Amino acid sequence: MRLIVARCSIEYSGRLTTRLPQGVRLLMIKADGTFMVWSDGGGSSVKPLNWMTPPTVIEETAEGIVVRKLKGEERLDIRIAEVVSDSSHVMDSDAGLQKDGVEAHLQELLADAPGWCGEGFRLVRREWPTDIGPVDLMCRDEEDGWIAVEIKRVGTIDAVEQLTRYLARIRRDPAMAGCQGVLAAQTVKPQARVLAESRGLRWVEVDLAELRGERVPALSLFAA
Amino acid sequence: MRLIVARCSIEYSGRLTTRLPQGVRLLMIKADGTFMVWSDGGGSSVKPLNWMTPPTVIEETAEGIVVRKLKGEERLDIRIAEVVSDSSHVMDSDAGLQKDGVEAHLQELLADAPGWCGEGFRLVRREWPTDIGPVDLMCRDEEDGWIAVEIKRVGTIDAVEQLTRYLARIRRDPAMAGCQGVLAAQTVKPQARVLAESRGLRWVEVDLAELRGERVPALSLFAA
DNA sequence: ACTTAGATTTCGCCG
DNA sequence: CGGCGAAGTCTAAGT
Repeated sequence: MRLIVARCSIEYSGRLTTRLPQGVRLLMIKADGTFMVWSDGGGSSVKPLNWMTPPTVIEETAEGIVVRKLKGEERLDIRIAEVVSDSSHVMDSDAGLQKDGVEAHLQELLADAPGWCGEGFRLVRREWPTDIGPVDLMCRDEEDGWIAVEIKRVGTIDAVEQLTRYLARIRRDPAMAGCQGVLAAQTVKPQARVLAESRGLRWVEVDLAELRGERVPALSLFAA
Repeated sequence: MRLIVARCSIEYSGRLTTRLPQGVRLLMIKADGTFMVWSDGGGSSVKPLNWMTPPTVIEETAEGIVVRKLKGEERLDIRIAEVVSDSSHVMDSDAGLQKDGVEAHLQELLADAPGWCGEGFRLVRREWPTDIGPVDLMCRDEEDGWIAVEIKRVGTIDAVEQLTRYLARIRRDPAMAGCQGVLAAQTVKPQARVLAESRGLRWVEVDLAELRGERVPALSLFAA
């Protein structure tokens, strides 16, 4: 990885156009061809001011650096007035970062304790297939009614749309014409609540800490 | 901005948990308290392996660095085995990057010249409120009929869905039961065209250069 | 190759 | 401060 600190002005043209007046900034060039421009603060804290993703063609001239997309019109022009620092380092490439706690994990936990999605729910199967994709959980309630559960970390309008599409498919089967829908998420946005309710869908907010640390109240109740 | 190249292992716990084995990586600390961890390639090219956004508390110990969120549980633990490089640079903070060509501009231009959305359209207001969010433009046509306009840079199926939802809400008002819908975008995807037409919605492609008056108008409006 | 959906999405606007 | 939608979203997975 190469790190250049330089006083420079920058122009980008491609999907849109941007312009930065002269100033001291960090130019970061990764071994894979990723190019990024950073400043020390401002609005966007974790996003580069400018960037280009591989595959790139990086040309260095006397005036500065030109970064181009291998195929396409995109172009990043860095005009360098003064180089403050320029260094390269060999470092590891870290193919995959191990993550734990994303939506898949939420699905696992709810599959183990479907009671959080609704009183007395029992799991029939995870990833219940439909012809437009799998529903996260298929359950049955206390009266043996079918319940399709869509799981999200954040429940938005899109999630309601998705659940609606699944239900329309599932209900084509006469045996499941009465299938109900539940949106389960760590947080359900107000507009998603309104839309879900207007479509006769239920929604429930589930707490990850409770799911991990505690027993399902309904189960504990019956066990006691 | 401080740049540290070091052999280190990293653990993050907060919204999820991640773990990185020992390896040489770049630690980037911005003046505003943003902390980022970078490696030299791999999957995510323009996103850090780990990061924490301000406000942060950064502690340096003999073993490494601990970054904590000022308020909350999040924690980033960097255990440093060897420091390869450690430097600081003063650079500009670049409050706001000037951008040109995003959706907001398209909306401004169409608000000033709603005729691009349909023959004889007059603007009633921008950001017309509904209980599931605001419609970009509300217009009236030559016969005083209501027209809801959804503006996108790229018109996709989702945009048609969005417009459909808005219309359903708007039409609940008897006075606006006849409200029509138009999707206006720089490009409208083929599938979005089909879906829009099947729902009795109109769509129109608008050219940014033409809107700015840099080109001769060549209006093409399609009805379902 | 193309489409779909997740993301510690991030970021900006507006209430 | 929270809700909401755009983003040069990016990225990974499935078809």
